[in-house]
Amino acid sequence: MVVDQLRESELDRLFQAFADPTRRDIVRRATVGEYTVSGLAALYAMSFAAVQKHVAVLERASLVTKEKRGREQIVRGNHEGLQKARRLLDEYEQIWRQRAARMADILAEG
Amino acid sequence: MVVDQLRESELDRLFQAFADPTRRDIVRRATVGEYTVSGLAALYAMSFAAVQKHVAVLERASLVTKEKRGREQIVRGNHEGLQKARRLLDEYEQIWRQRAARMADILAEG
DNA sequence: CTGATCTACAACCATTTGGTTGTACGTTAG
DNA sequence: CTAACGTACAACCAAATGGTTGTAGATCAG
Repeated sequence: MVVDQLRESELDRLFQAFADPTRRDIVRRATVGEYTVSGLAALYAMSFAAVQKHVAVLERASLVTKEKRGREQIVRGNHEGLQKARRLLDEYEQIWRQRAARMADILAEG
Repeated sequence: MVVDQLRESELDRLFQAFADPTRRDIVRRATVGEYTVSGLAALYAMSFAAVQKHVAVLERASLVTKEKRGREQIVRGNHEGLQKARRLLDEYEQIWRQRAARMADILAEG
């Protein structure tokens, strides 16, 4: 069927990005405020490079953006990725509602 | 901090489960109708065992349920997992709205 | 009863993931 | 200018992931 190959891998990256507690925390924080990469790194019990990788994963998933400011890199939440993830889950919710509606129909005519 | 360790790994499993196109497709189909494991397996260009594993991942994430019927196993969509995933993304959306509200406040008093 | 079917699960393999350390390079502070 | 800082990236490693084949136990059909 090959249903929208591009969107599929985009969704893979999105949900993969959400599937890690450190990354979810980074998204939260970077949405509330502004953080440098090392500012974020200071928050977790892992190396700077590990956090840097997490940020890179989030950036590829459009869940954060990075903006260079002098020698620092400012990390901010990016609404775009979140919206896309929510849109998919909304589709699934819609499928559930249609299913419920069909059940109701069957009961009504039965 | 150890914020709700249980829920965290539950969310890991949930989003990890969504991070694969075959699994997303299985959830869709199993929500619309009923499928046996081999009925699902027939739909994809991979082995029965591979599909079986995907179903197991979805089951652990509460995105589908399995019910034994004779020698068959009926796979159905499970609303529970979807709801939990949606609830998390709604939290994140809420954070965005709060952020937007704060921005508006700053502009208003400025 | 016997053979085909459906499922489960183990063992294996290649690739990806999530972490590490080390090196290099631009930028800022003193 | 020089030292410290912030970042990027490569190389490496262990564990997890996504796939395979093969074996075995239930259950159903003829």
